[in-house]
Amino acid sequence: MKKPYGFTVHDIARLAGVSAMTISRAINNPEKVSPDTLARVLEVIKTTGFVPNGMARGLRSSHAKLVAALLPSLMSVVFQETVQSLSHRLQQLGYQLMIGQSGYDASQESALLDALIQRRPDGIISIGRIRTAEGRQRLIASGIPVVEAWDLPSTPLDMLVGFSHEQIGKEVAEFFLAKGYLDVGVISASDDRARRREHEFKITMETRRGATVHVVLGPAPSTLQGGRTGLQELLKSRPKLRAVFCSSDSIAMGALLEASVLGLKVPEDLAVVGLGDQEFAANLNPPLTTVRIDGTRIGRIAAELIVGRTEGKASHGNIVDVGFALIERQST
Amino acid sequence: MKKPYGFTVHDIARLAGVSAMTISRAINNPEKVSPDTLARVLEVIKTTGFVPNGMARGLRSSHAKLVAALLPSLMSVVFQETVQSLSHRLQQLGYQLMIGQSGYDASQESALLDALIQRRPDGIISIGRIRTAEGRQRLIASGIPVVEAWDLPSTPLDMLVGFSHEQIGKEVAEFFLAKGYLDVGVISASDDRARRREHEFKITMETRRGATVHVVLGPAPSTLQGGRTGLQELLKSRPKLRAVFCSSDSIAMGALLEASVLGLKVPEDLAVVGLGDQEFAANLNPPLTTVRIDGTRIGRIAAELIVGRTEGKASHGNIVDVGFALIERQST
DNA sequence: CTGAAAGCGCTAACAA
DNA sequence: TTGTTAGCGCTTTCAG
Repeated sequence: MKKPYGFTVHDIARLAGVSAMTISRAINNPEKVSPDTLARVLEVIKTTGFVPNGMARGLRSSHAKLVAALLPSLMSVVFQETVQSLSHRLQQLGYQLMIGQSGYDASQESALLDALIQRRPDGIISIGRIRTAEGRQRLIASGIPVVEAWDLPSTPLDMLVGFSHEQIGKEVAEFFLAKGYLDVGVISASDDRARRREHEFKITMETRRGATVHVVLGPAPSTLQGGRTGLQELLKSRPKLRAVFCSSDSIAMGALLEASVLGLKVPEDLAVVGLGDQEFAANLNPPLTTVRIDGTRIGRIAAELIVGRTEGKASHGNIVDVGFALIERQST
Repeated sequence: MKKPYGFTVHDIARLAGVSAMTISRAINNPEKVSPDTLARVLEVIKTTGFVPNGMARGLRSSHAKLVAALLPSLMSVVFQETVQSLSHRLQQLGYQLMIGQSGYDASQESALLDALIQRRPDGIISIGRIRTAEGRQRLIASGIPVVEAWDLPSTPLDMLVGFSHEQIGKEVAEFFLAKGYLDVGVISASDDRARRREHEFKITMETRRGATVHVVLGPAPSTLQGGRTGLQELLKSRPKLRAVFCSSDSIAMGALLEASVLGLKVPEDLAVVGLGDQEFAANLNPPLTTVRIDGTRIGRIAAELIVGRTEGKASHGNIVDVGFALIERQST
């Protein structure tokens, strides 16, 4: 085929009796075209159904109007809100979102990064840190603006929107201590961020004499089933367990369910804390005490950071700590 | 800047002492390059960190290695598995996934479609039907291969991978009838596919004298909260309600929870059926009877249909009915 | 096996 | 306000 993609600006130009440049202007800077030429051009565009070729546009103008997101997996409910809001905000701003899932194979992280970089996106949003040094190196070398989201590393690659996992661990521990819960457990997915929350949680708990922390690890992404078996395991070694900090609301829901099956009263016999404040958290029985993360805000800000950088009108700083909030409900 | 994107094939060519064409060959057809030239070129590529420009490649070769997915929302757990598997399979095949969320505004569906078409993807996967006739028209006109997923319309645009929502409604109704449940309800999200299941369910139930079906609608995407309030409403008008068919597992979980709060025994007092067979369904208490949809398979096949079409080696037919399975557990 | 020329479709830069 | 020229970075095509 000569024209694999239907109409080009030249076809439209011919049909409208103007030059190709005028078509480009009519689309991108309509105010620079006289009203009647504009009307004529738009008419032709409409009748032909012409849609300009974004690859050619991107190639010429070094502006792909495309943003890439790199995330562990589309399966985790915790990131869902962030990705949805990211995609939504980008669409509003006239950008498209491209997805890369890194969860399967850390060794292929760098190949995945290359696949994304190849597209010359206007920005790359990494949910969670890039794990390999090689990958981080590659990202920096590409010169593409980067936003790291869902974390607050001390040496960011570039821009950042997240919160401190260590701080969460600390605050939940302090909350347990204030309640007088000393024999406590953690059911944690074995991902890096959950481990860091758990670590700080443990350290803080153990400042108090007599406090003991037992930890069980499940696979990521976390599941309801993980919460059920996690609680069983925990109770096996600590039958007097008084409270449990779960690394996600799904796990917490599983723990709640298992407690009910075992005849344990929540919070009288066992207190449960989740993480995420997903929709269902407030609607469980009892309503779940959890750490609220504003994923919607993270996604929105990540989008705005990238677009702000690309279009040269930055509105936020480069580092945004969105914080978190411990929401106390009836499960503690 | 003269070179907004770092190295080009020409830079690499100069450094390796060959022509640009040889760089292109080394990357895309390494077998057509002599072993030692290849080694030299790969060495230079490695030390420079060169990543070819995918926009230029796509422009020249009319082969973007990019697939677009159009879906109502990234928020619904029901599509999560499909999207994750779609993205995963595409990555394996060397393609990237681009996301478009249509859920917010049906009136902007056609603008969103244009944004996707602009990128000249190798295919567009629509989860759920394109709602507007204009949108459907635009898609066809673009000439881009289309896969409609999660449904089985009688007049597909092009390729198809899904299952019959009507058939599901029918089978669940027959299941209820066989169990002798006659006073039954439906808690349904108000999206088109759920409505069609509910419609067929109602028709089939009402072939039996004395069977009554009450329907309550909640917003999409469906939530646990929707299941709780849905069951409350249903019981208000039908206190003797014997069974309920929920349009998602999340809603079913809410119904289960509400039943437990109200002191209703499941399945003795009330039977509950969900849809989706999400991970948690089998782990609820009691384990949930539900309609299993193999989202992973749908995603994988959708990816393969598009890539097969683009690369000219079709492996499936154009229409794939993946079916569904009513999984009976202890909630009925 | 390797290279030179040409052009994919668009827009920046300049000119009229 | 509109048009002309050139070239973004790559790969197709044809020639060696």
